[in-house]
Amino acid sequence: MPDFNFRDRPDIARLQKMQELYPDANVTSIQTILSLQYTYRVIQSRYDQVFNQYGLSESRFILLIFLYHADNGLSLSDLAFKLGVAKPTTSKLIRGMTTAKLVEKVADAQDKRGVKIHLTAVGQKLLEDFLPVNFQTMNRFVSNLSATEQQQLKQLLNKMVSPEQGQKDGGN
Amino acid sequence: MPDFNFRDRPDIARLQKMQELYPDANVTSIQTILSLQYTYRVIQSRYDQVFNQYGLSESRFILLIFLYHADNGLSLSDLAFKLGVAKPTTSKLIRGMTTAKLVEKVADAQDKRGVKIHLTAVGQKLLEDFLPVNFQTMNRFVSNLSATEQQQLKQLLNKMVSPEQGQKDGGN
DNA sequence: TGAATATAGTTAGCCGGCTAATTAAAATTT
DNA sequence: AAATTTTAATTAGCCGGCTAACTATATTCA
Repeated sequence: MPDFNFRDRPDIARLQKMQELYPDANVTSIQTILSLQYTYRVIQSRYDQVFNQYGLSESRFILLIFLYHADNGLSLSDLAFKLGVAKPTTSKLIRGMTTAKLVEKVADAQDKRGVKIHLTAVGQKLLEDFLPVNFQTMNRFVSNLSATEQQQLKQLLNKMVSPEQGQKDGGN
Repeated sequence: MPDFNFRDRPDIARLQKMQELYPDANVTSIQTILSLQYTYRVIQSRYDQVFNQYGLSESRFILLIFLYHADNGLSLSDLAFKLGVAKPTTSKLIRGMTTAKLVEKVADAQDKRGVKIHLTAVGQKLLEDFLPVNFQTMNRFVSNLSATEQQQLKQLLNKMVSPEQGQKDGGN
């Protein structure tokens, strides 16, 4: 069970050789981005395997959480917004979860265009069973790092995409 | 042009509240993983936008690099292995790139089952035009971090998934 | 040699992301 | 009130990932 498939992906050695030809090529930048990609993809691949064992995916899991905290169900549009994905993506996601009996669609009485998505008992049970596994999985993923290292990592990751220092101007 | 769609994704506050119910929930672990996901996804989304402007994707780009360094073309199986993806995925990738005139398929004289994929002049030109952009883009992505911070980040990311300290045993 | 097995590539069908186009209903505007 | 515009959701079709199943050809083994 290979952890991840990368065999020759962006290939540091090859790109390093290009540095001579391309003055903007910066080995440190490249290695940083490649490490970000590699580590994320390894972790995400492991995470997906865990989801898979429960008939879940990350999107399904998050959607279940949203529904769990919504007493009267949520519309497809609400869910699309909360998930941060397009409505057609959400439509397909709900279709699959409906087939899997995790959620159900109910016609919206107020708005004949709309539907309300509700958690089924099966979906609720699955979420409740999965949550402890989820947290244990998170702990496992960071088990190579001390608490201090986790803090450092988190801060560096956040700094990397913080708008403060700006893509253009550096207006801090 | 919103940088990324996250609106309510895994939702730190909500998960923190669950900590009381779930003894394994560890805020530091969760935040570390969420930061990894968030930062990767923001960066990848920006990267994809750059690729898009050139009619490329990350997979297409990497495939072009592989072909650029192969004098006699590469088989679909070779490319699938190097990319670390399944053959059907590679088959579809090549189909799209063939339509886009970036590569071409040539029947393999030695093996009637096989094909050799070759770079077209268009594909080679596009790669050569894109490479400087790629390196500038990498530099832009890490521009919030000093060289030292990049080193730290890279080391922490690598440590996070290093097998040394083990998923099970910690055999270091 | 002939049968069995392995390999190369494609297709079909699923997940999950997207945009564009469509339909139906609601909300606005005139 | 009627016409227009917006909104909710779906479908179609693309990208890119997967597995399973299939065809055709090579290879290996008996």
